[in-house]
Formats: sequence, C-alpha cells, structure tokens
Amino acid sequence: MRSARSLSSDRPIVTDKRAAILRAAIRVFAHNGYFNSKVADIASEAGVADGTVYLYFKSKEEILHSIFDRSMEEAIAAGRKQLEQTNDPREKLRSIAWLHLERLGDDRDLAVVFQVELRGSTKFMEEFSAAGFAEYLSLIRSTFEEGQRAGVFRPELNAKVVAKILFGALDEMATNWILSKRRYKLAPMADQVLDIFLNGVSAK
Amino acid sequence: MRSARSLSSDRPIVTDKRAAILRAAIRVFAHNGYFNSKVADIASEAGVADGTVYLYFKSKEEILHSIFDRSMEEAIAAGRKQLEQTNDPREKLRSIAWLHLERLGDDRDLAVVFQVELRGSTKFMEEFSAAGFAEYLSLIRSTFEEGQRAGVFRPELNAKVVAKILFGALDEMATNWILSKRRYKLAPMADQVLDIFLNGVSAK
DNA sequence: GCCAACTGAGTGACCGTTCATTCAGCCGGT
DNA sequence: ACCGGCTGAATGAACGGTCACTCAGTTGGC
Repeated sequence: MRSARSLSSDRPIVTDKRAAILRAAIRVFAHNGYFNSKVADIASEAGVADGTVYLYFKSKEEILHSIFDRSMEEAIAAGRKQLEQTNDPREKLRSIAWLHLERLGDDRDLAVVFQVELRGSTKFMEEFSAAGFAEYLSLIRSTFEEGQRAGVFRPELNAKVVAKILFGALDEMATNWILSKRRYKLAPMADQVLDIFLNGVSAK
Repeated sequence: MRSARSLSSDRPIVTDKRAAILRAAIRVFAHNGYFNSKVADIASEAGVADGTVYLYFKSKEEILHSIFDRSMEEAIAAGRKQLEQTNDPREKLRSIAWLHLERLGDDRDLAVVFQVELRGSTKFMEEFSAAGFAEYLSLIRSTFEEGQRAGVFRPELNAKVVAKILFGALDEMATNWILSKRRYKLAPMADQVLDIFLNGVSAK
C-alpha cells in the first residue's frame, strides 16, 4: 500500500512523536514534578527510546517550555475569539474566567503543570511571565478598561491591580481544585468569583 | 566568659547555628531555587561546614520544611493577635490582609521562597497545604462567617470560596511584586484589594 | 584528658546527554 | 520482480559531571 500518510507530508511521523513526547511529559511532570522527573521516564511513557527525545527537543528544559508555549498560545487564541462574541464588558470577563477554569478543569495533568511545576523557580517564572502570561493579564486589563470607559465599572480603580485580583482569585480556585481530593467541577467556580468581583468593581 | 547565652539553655549554641543555617537557606533558595541550591552553598553562606548542616537538619528537604513551619507559625500567631484588636469583621480582614503583605514585603527572600519555591512540587504543596496553610485559610473563613452572622456580609456567599478569593488576590499581589523590577511597597496594595473585595461581599 | 561540636574530603548513586550501531523502507538498475 | 546499496530515524548502553550525605578526624572549652 502507499505510504500510511499519503497527504500532508513534509514531516511524516515527526509530528506524532513530538506530540506523544509532549503528552507524556505533561503526565510525568504532573505526577513527579519537573525536577524529579527523569528524561527516561518521559521516553518510556511516550513509548520511545531515551535518545529519541533529543531528536525532538534540545533539552529537558525545552520540553517544559514547549508545553507552556503551546498551551498558552492556544489559551490566548481561544480567549480572543470568545471576546468577539459579545460587547458587554461584564460578559467578556465572564467568558475569560469561564474559559480559564474550563481549560484547566478539562485536563488535570496540564493543570498541575501550570499551577505547580511552572512556578517552581524564579527563572521559569520570569521567562514565562515575560512571555504569554503578561499578555494574558493585559487581556483582562484592557477588557476592564473598556468597561470603565463605558461607565460600567468604577472609574477610579487601577485596571492593572484589578486584573491581578481577578487573575489571582481564579488562579487560587485552580490550585485548590488540584490539591483537593474531592472531585468537583472547576469551571462553575468562575461564577462565584465573578459574582463577588463584578459586585465589587461595578459602578452603582 | 560565661556562655554567651546564660539563660534559656537546653540547646546551647544550637539555636544560633540553626537559625543561621535557616537564614542562609532562605537566601540561597531565593536566589537559585530549591533544586538548584547545593547544601554546600547553604553551609558556606551560613559560615559552617557542610557536615554541620546535618547536625541540625536531617536532610535538605527538612530545611525547606523548617522554613515553612517556622514562618507559618509566626504568621498565624501574629494574625490571631491582630484579630483581638477589633471586633469589626471588616477591620479584621483588613488586618489579616495588611499583615500578610507586610510580612512578605519586609523580606523579599522569604517572599520568594514562599511564593515560588514552596510551590515547586505537588508533594510540597500537599504537605504544606495540610499543615499551616489550611489553618490560615480557615482563619480568613471564620472571620468572614463571623461577619455574615453579624449581618455585615452577604449571607448567601460560600465562606470557603470567599476565603480563597481573598487569599488568591493577595497571593497574586505578592507574586507580582516579586517578579516586578520596579520597587513599590507591597503592603499598601492590601487596601486596593480590600476596597474591591469588601465592596463585593458586603451586604448593602 | 574528655567530650561535644564541628569539619570537609570522600563516596556512591543518580541522571541528562551523547553517539556508535541497528534496521525498515526506498530507490534505481537489471 | 528482484536485489544490493543507501538513508536517516530510532535505539539504549555508556559516559561524565554533579551533589546529598557520611564519617574519621580535629578542635577547644572545661
């Protein structure tokens, strides 16, 4: 028979393996922590040899970066898309919050990597702060400012601080959810957070 | 001369060296991250030999635990004391928040360890969650419940969630402060957080 | 002298990374 | 249809550096 993947050539099995290694890494990092995870563990979880990992990634650290980059990219793209669905700033913030928690709630392993492993060193924090994270915060901020201009939110509030507050609250929901044994749905917590938050920032 | 510390015996020089090693560890962990810090670095920062560290701590991990335990103990004690100063639940929460940020803002290295290093693995997270952290959260929660009973706060809110929101917001202020190059005072941020928070949770 | 506190060189395990080797599949010649 | 040669993806054993921890020995106060 003709080659298994007839269309979409250029890098045949490559993409599959790369993705497999990333998935495996997320699982392994989530279970053992980044520093306690061996490259050999990732390889075996992915069903490839140790050396193969280095055909796709320069180093163990690059794997972690790739996880972050890819996920953050997706998250921001999804966020921007949601924002086009409505003009009401309050609903926009609700979308962001809901999406944020849905994303993490759908993939516990990824959530652990994001909430725990990616914070394990100032080095990572600074790098990933510089990268997509700042962009994410400013997505929240500019939505809030939009609402201020529209007279929906209290004009005297500092939008940067407000964005951090909302983010911090959502972040804590996610972290707590990970650590809790009880299984509850994460995403609906967004509404409880927003209830208080919107009540706190809305112009009366 | 008679021993430098005449009273309070039971572990003579012990306390001095132990404290010195802990201080050194906080500094070293804050600068390099827990996993990149060598026990030898801590020892030399503390001005003792490698082996001496093991006279006071069972392992490198125990050092991190001790940092957490001691700091958390102090923080909670200070918190409880503050709470006796007033009866107004709103003021109580303000005290807690202010104290929280003051404590971290006064010691950047300790703040880094708390905001970054202690979160670097689910293992630590779970342990230290079980320990003082849960107690801290419930300090916030019960203060809030008190306010609910007094009719100051909206009665329909889930106190547990509310506590997480306040904590999360403060936590994010602290993390952001660490990562920012600009030097601003951390503690006053408490008022901005509380403005929004109290406005959001107060019964009208 | 004695003992507790302290020292720091040594050790053994561990693990990220490398690279010589294998081998499945393709190609071009017959 | 067959085959010999070639390619490069994949392998996994081995390497080399790093550190947490140990312990035989030293120090200094009494």
